[in-house]
Amino acid sequence: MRRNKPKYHQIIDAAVITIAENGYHQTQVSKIAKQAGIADGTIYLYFKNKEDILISLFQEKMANFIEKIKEVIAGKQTAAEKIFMMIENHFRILSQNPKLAVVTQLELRQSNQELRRRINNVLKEYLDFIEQILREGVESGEFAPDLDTRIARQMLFGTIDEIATTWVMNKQKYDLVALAPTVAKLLLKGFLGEK
Amino acid sequence: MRRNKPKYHQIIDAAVITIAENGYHQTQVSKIAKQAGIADGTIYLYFKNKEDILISLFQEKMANFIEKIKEVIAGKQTAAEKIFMMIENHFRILSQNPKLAVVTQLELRQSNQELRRRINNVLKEYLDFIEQILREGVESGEFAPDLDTRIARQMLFGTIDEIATTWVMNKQKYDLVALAPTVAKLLLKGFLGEK
Amino acid sequence: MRRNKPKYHQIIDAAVITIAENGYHQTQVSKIAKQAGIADGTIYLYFKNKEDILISLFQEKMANFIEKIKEVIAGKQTAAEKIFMMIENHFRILSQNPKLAVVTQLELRQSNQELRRRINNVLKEYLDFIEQILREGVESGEFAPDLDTRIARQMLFGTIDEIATTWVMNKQKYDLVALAPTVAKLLLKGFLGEK
Amino acid sequence: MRRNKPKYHQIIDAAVITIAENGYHQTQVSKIAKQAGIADGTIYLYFKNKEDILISLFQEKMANFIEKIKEVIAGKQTAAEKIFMMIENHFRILSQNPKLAVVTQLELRQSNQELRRRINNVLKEYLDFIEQILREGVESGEFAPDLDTRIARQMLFGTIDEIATTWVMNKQKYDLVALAPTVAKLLLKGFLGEK
DNA sequence: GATGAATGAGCCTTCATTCAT
DNA sequence: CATGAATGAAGGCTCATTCAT
Repeated sequence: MRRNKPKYHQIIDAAVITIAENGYHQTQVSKIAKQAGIADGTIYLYFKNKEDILISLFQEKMANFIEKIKEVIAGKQTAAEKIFMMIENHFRILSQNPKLAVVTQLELRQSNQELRRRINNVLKEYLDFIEQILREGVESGEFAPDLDTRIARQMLFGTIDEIATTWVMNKQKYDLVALAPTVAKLLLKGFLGEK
Repeated sequence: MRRNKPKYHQIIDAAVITIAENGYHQTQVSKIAKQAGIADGTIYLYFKNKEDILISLFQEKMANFIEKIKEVIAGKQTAAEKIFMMIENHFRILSQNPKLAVVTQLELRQSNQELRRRINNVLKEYLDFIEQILREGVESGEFAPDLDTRIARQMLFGTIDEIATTWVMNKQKYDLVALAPTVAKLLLKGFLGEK
Repeated sequence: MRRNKPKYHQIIDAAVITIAENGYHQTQVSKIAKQAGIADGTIYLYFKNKEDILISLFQEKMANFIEKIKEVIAGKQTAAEKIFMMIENHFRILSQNPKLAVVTQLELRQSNQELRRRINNVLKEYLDFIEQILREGVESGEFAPDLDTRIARQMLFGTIDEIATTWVMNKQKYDLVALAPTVAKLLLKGFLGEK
Repeated sequence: MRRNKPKYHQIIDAAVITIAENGYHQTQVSKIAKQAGIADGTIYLYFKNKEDILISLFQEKMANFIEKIKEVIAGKQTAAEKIFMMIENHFRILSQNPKLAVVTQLELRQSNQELRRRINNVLKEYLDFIEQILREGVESGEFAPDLDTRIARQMLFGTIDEIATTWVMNKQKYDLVALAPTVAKLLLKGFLGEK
């Protein structure tokens, strides 16, 4: 498996840097190769084509993303706690990887529909995981018994995605992680607030 | 101003149809011209360049969007009512313009960062309008006094945008407008539900 | 029809010159365009792709070839006369178009199998025409009654093609047309000669 | 000399198979290596470059070709018999090596002009041998005293080459060897036939 | 105002060959 | 002897924009 070779990750990391610095449409394969310190042709020993680099990039990073989130959530009891930890760590990972944040929140979305559809497949695991937490919250009686978990999941993901994107578009000037408690509270209690 | 000429809108409508049917990256200027029944060069009598068509498209449609939303909200008293009407009509307008929905929710997002930044400027008026309603809700005591209206606005827009995008990606198979009450309730009361 | 435009033939003629001077594999589309005095992209207004230029080249020239041969043969009575005129004019046309001769006898044969198969389709009309003359010769009693016209046609074409190719490979140093009587006599009477 | 090593012939035979099965332009050095069961780099221990493989292939097979033809001709007395045996065995060897036939009649001709020129040098020995037989036929009084042996040789080779190529292009569907008597008779007596 | 033929810059991918192991 | 990972040059084609008519 080529994925075990160090050059595989070397190329993906070079792609993240190159896309973050130059933008999606200004990222030629030759630029990625240069950033990785290898020849253009070497890319094709590890990836089928340019699109394959981008999908692999997303898969690798998202797998890592989900793994980390699952880790921190593992010890938590309540659904509310899990949701808070998920949001905070979602924001934290993006904050700790500013270039990756630019790539996933802005640049990769400019890809063509086929690539985006494949990216969405990768994303699906994360969305399913979110919905799973919501369902557990309903079952435990912690959340409203009539909660539409599908819509709630779209609200949750739409919210953190929008907030993360706004943060990236504002040059990551403020502390994203610090917003987590506010966001979590809003999602749980709504605009109306405390009972 | 060229905007008064009939061909101006003829080109914009042709762009919506062409982009919806072919996708953003498969939409060449020549295809728009053909759809509009004019020569390629004629496009440049009404628009500075290709990007100008897309921005104008978004501006025209978004202006119309906001105007309609404001109309239906005009008579409403409470912020909760206004928010519900906003969501419902946001969904309704997209439902009534399936091709425009495809263009704004999917295709236009593939544009380059510069174009998206300019689209966001157009969107800003809508976002400001949303935040205005939220602030009124706080001031009237209807919403939580400590509501962070900026974050709440991002939550609201992120939610309806995510739900609309999911609907489009699912080929608009189900009734989007019917989701409005559920969405509004979720935003107001959160996952926890009734007090 | 684009074929009526002067630029269509301008490009084909530029292709003949470029291929003859540089060889098949050293002929880039940009070189043809330069030779034709037009922009690279203009080529694609008249031809689907590079292969299309080469097939069209062959079709145009071969149609012209067959037409000329048929003209000079029209007035001839005996099959022997027709065959002699065919050979002589085949050689004459090649002699009068030295660059075209290089292209058809040497360069175009380096093309890939698909292109060569399509070239053979064009050639088929010429081969059928040859066989037709042979059949007439048999029917009129001029040729041996048991003549296998299919094999005889392959002998005739194989012979003139080999002689023409040898002439081109020898830099067209000698008079090809002058060989026609010898070749015709050989084909009619064989190695054994006069009866 | 590397030619004595078993791997030398192993590579040549792998080249014949690979080219016959994939076509000239689809035959990469790596494919030949794979077919031979060795590493890419090993090829270069036995051959200077890719072209060298193809020329060596042709040389080896052609030497074998000529040797076999000479053997069967050795015992024949008349030039006519020799020519018949040559044609029949030329066809027989091709029939017995269908893949080699594809390679020599079709694929190798797609090579560039330089390679084809070097292949022609190898072919020259065969052509000289043919012309030698023709000269002997003239000297013995068997053939016409004024026979132009150079042209006659081009006729002979052009004919059998065209017939062999047509047979390969028709997927070797019919019996090539069975055509030998007809071809020989045609070459000796021409279209006019019996005296 | 309207046309549409012409322009030409820009990039992903292949594959023969090398060379460190 | 043998390996196979790495190299890097090279080109067909698209399409936004112009401008002579």
